[in-house]
Amino acid sequence: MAGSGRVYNSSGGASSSLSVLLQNQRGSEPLDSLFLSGSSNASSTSPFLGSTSMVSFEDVRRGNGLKRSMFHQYEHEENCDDDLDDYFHQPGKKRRLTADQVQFLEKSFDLENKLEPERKILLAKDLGLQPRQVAIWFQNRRARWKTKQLEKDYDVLQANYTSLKADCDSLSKVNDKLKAEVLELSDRLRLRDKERANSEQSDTNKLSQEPQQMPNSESVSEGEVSKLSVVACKEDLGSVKSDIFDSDSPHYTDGVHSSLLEPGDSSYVFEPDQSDLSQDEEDNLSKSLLPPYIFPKLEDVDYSDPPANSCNFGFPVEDQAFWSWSY
DNA sequence: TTGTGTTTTATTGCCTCC
DNA sequence: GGAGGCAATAAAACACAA
Repeated sequence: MAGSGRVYNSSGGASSSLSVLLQNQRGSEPLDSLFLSGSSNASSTSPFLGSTSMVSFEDVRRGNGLKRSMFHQYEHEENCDDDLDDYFHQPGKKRRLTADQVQFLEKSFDLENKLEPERKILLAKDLGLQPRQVAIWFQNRRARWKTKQLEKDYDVLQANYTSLKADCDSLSKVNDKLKAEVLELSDRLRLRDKERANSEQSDTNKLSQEPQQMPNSESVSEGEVSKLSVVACKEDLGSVKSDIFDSDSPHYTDGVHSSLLEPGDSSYVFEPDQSDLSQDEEDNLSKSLLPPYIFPKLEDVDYSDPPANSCNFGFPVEDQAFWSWSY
């Protein structure tokens, strides 16, 4: 029986014979008989020669009087490649590998997709192929593997992109909603500014017209005015503090921050009518709570010159010490 | 049967490594 | 400089619908 040489086993070594392996797979059928079965179309039934091999194994045997299998032929001489070249190298013709050959090559490829020279020779001998054919098969197989790998990577990337895009769209909607809210609040602030300015103007006019009616008005120092303003301001801020700025208050998280985080919530929108914030407090609230990227138009509002009775008393609006007051 | 698209085998040219 | 790998490509083999 031919094919008594070494062969790769499943662990990649050269410890078992491919012919023995195939005999086991085919019920101990001798390989020679497989090559010879069907004399009219021997090549089509050969386990290791393609159905359209340019030279059938029977042709090989008839032409050279060989009584040995391809494996045996390989075992006998080192320069057998030259003879095989004579048989197989016919320009313009290609032979397809048999299913068995491909299966064996696939298994070998699964073990190691690179082909070291020794393994190439052994595989070539065991499969009855030229070493170059084995090398070419591995090369093409690596190319196919790479293509598939790229397709897999592409699928993964596309899935990630789809997921990220959904997140982005969702965040974009939230952002748009917040922007609209900021614009609305800005408009309200502007309106309140005007109303207060008008009110102050009328108060000033009243005072200038009836100075004698103010009891002890001359004795009120600037400091006392400031104190009065602070009291008024504290009263103004009282509700604001408890509703918004007291971080211990549940309203802080439930009413403001959580609403920013949960735009779908019914409490999401600010209630402008219940706001008792003074101008500066609202300014600072706007500037400190709202990130710049959703508050692009604040520069359009003139906050640099707050009303005289505002509670910052000349402190810069940005002065965070303003918020450190104890109420 | 034939035209056409796909798969497989093989070649070529370039590049890298030893 | 030779060997081997890879990308691009050619071409044979194959599958399949019309």
